[in-house]
Amino acid sequence: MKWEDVSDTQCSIARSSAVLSDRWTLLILSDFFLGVRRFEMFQQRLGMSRTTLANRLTRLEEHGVVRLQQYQTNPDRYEYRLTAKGLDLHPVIATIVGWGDKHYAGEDGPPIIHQHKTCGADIHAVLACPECGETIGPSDIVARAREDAPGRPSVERRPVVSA
Amino acid sequence: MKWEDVSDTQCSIARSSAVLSDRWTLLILSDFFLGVRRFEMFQQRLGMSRTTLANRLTRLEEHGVVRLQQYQTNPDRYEYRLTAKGLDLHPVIATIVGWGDKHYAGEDGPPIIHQHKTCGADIHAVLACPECGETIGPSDIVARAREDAPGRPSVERRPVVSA
DNA sequence: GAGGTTAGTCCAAAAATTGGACTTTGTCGA
DNA sequence: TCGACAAAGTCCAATTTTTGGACTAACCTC
Repeated sequence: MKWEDVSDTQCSIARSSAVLSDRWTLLILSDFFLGVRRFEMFQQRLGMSRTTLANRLTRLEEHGVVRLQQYQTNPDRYEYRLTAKGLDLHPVIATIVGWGDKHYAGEDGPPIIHQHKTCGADIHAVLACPECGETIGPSDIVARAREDAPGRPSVERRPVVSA
Repeated sequence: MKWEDVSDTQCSIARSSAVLSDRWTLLILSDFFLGVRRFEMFQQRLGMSRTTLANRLTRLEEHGVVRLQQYQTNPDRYEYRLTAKGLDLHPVIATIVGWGDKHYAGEDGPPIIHQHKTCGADIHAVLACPECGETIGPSDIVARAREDAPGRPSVERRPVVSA
């Protein structure tokens, strides 16, 4: 399968991956959530090639994750801002950061600390069911295919957690 | 910056990205959480090249996200299983699927429905603070750098949500 | 008019990905 | 005993992507 075709499937994670899954996009988005908005700042902080950065920002814009907003005239210049759709990615970034904090923090702990504004607790964000409020793990979810994607071999669903 | 060097930083999302951020890894992990364990099954379901699949599985194993487990002898054959560290990625995959469901589901809704086992509700997983139980959005978190990564321009933290 | 700032574009070299054929080890059926 | 089959890869040349650095464009300030 060519990578281009991935985004044509109806699978939610495949379509998301077509936007998010490359070397740099998650890092760019993470910087967005720290308040970064401009090309030069991204480039300096991430150290990535200018070509690829321009391509990624354009792609994020095409997908409606960010939009361009003018911040000066003479000359006209634009910065990138997260859209509502982009802000919806916050849980994704937060859970990835949480995973990294847990498994890759050195002796000194993670370099950035996240605190919950209202209660002050250090956050290691967890998933919760919006209905009953319980926290959710891999075994707490039943995945039910409404229809198998055409041509994709279906999975005989097996326990994910080993005995 | 070469991509290799990204994983050497102490930034949690950078180190996570070094494992997760490429075209296929998130899709592979998603299949793991649906119960897929074997090379041929991944290859058939994802349609990716065998070379890249082998590389990805090896990398996931090197990073301790999956491990090889023998499932037969004569000839010896092994399948891949998520480790505890791999299972910890569940919130990451769940939030990405949730984002895709919200923003890319067609008229018919998402192809796979996720239900909470204990309460039966359809899940659109949300982030919650483990201390106080409140749900968390981008503005509810204070990010505080303990130290700025050496050589990385620091961000003057600006509001992420536009006025 | 020289030098600075910001947001890119352009290019050739290097690295990663692709599709398909091939390998290995051992089954099973005729 | 021979041929076909299965699973989990490896190998290779062609294609695609990424990289680093130089360059451009528009306007400012000194």
